[in-house]
Amino acid sequence: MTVFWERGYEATTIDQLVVSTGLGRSSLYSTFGDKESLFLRCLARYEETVAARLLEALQRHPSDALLAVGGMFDAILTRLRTTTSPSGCLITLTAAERSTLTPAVQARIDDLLSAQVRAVRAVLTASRQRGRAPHAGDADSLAEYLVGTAQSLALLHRAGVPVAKLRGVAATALHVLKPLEVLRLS
Amino acid sequence: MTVFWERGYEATTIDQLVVSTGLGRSSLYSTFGDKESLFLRCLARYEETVAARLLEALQRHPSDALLAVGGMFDAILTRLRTTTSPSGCLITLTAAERSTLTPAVQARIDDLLSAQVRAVRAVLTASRQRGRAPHAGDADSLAEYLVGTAQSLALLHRAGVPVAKLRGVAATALHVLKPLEVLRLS
DNA sequence: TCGTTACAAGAACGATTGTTCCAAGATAGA
DNA sequence: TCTATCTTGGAACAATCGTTCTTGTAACGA
Repeated sequence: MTVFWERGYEATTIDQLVVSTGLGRSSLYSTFGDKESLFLRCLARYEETVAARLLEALQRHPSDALLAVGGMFDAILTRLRTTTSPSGCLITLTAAERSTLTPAVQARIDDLLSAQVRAVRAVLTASRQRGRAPHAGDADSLAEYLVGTAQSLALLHRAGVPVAKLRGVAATALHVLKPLEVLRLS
Repeated sequence: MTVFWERGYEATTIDQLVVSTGLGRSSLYSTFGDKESLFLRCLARYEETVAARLLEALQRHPSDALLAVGGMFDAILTRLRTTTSPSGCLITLTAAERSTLTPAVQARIDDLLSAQVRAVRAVLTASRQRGRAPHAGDADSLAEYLVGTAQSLALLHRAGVPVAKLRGVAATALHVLKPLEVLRLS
């Protein structure tokens, strides 16, 4: 998963997977099937571990969209700061090479992305129902905007922008979620 | 350039370039050199044509950051709507595969990205000096945020989000540039 | 018409791709 | 200890990668 995450699907060779797993070629194939099947299992693992942590942080404040999404952005930034995992986001990276992917992988990526949007939108509508948030725009656009911002954080990081600067980017993006009273005071 | 734009650098083969250009293999090599040199020339052409149009739209309203960036987002969306060019953005797409690129190409992509950030920041500071904009945050974070948003527009489009929805995303992102008086009225 | 130059097309190269095969070794239960 | 099952490492496969070479042909000045 780390190798795919670092280099992308196309650029990852079986040899690199053999070296990094320490397995033999035939063991890799007999255990995980071909490259595509292995990649799909890596996507599943990424969803269960990395993406799940983000969703967790998001749903920690179900009543306040600003706190929830802010927590998710924080989780993203702390992960980007660790040097143990590759930079960027596996889902975003794979979405960028969408046109060269198998239809099965394309569909999987679409699912992962739309699941993120759905989760963010759920938090937005829940927060709106509990009174607070007078944030502008419909929940759909807002959710896609926030997921897009998360993707751009990962992409900018991959392009070399340091995490310290990304913190400012995330804070700027969150302004659209702030109630007007708070904005007037700042 | 279109083939690289559609499939990315790694996934593009010489054969596809031969077919799409209508040239022979040896003609390609004698005229443009190897794959990397050809790609660098494609990046230059992309900068002169596609990216230049965006910068043009950006600098059309030097005194009003909201109008300027809004115009740039509009230019991005109208380009994404055309089916003659591939989806997404060549620079963003290449930045995603950064880790597998030659140092020379990496440096070129870094240049292109930082040039975008610099252009946006210049508009922001100019607009701020002329009175208007009380937008929050420092100009650096704001510029990186806006360029990141532009990238996420291209990326979301590549992931299948229709342009109609992206219009809402862009409008949402622009909220951070609106003066507080306008926000209070909306 | 000639000799030179420039350029096209396609064959061919070694290297690398994803995948399979095969033989040797480890493991487990009885 | 014996046998059956599983797993391993590495050779080998066809296909494809980026690149180069050779050959034929068109263009051009004298």
